[in-house]
Amino acid sequence: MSTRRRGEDLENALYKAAWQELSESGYSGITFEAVASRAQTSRAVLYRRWADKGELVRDTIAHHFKLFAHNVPDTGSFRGDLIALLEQSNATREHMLTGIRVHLSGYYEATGQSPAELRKHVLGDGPGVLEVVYNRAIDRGEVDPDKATRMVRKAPFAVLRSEIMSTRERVPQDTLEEIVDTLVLPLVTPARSTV
Amino acid sequence: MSTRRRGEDLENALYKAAWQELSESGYSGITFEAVASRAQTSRAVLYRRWADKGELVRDTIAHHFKLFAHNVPDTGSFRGDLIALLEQSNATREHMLTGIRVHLSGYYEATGQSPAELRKHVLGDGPGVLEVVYNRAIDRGEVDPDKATRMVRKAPFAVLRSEIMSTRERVPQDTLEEIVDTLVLPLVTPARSTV
DNA sequence: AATTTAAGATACGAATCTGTATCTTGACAA
DNA sequence: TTGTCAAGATACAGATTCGTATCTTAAATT
Repeated sequence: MSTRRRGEDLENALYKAAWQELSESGYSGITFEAVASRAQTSRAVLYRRWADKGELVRDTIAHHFKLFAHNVPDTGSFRGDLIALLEQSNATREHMLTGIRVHLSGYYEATGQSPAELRKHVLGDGPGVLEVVYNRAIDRGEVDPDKATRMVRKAPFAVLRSEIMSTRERVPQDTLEEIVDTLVLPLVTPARSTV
Repeated sequence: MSTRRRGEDLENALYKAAWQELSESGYSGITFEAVASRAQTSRAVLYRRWADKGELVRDTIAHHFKLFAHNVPDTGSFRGDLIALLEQSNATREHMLTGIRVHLSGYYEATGQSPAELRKHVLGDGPGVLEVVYNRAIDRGEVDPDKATRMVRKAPFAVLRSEIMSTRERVPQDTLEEIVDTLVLPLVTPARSTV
């Protein structure tokens, strides 16, 4: 019947429980008690790994996003690549990092860490997946580099986040395509001309 | 020396304290204890007004946003109107309602209310300020109704929210104008033609 | 098979928050 | 000036969480 979990099995169960609690209650609301109970173990098991809430939360966030590292999509077209990126974001809910940032106000105060430090701890500071996609599209002539401003590049992700945060659900595929087709492509596509 | 606050003075102090606690700790983290302490009064004063956390939070949110009701701007141009709306949003931080929505996950569970119900309680369900602005712009011929889709209309506010949530600061005026000029206007302006 | 390790249960005092009740004393109105 | 009301202080028992310590027993290691 009830086996006794060890090693990675247990670890994953703890992180899963901690992430769920964190999502629901935020930094100020999460408790060792609740995490242990949700993971069907005792607080002692948690205290053997993390000295306090700060450590638990930091590692939980890092673990969660390590599971969902982003890949650079290569579908052959800018449209396809960007939709694929939005899909990844939609599926892995990386955007929730921003959402959860509000949740974490107490964390920064309690630990003295900055949002930038947490981000680095979680994501590293790689080359920027989005940048790769855009550069490739510019090389192919699909995107006008002058039109693809910082603001325009951010926009689809901002809209996706906004969509998710108001519905608290996964965004349907149509909507992702709508974002790309009606918001991004008309703005960045080069004027068809006469080189 | 220390006078004893009454009526509106007291009420405002309570709401201010409650709002600050809510912003920092979210629904799951806020306590009567902390609110009373921050407002330099005793819990009894709070319990005379609100039976539980749900009521306190609901009324606090409603009160906070009642202070910052949006006006329909009328600057003479669509560009001016939209920038003015973004300014209002930026200044009054109404967007934080969406931000705080994450904070409130526990609230919905605890009270059984839906986000829509809370929104109605807070904002009413008026005619939609944004709609008025767009309709006027369409009448003036500044906006192509077919291009101003739901998604396009939402986008600038999504971007503003995103900007605020990552910096946790007021967004500078230039950025608001950049949003309108590079993101919205190119998308909704009618093709200049030959009617 | 014997040994080591750590999971999981249980218990503890301390601290915090809850909801209520009681009391004194400012602030306001008649 | 007097009476009424509620602010604010204080106390209470009950619940929850904290951090730690102790004990057993399952699961790895040897």
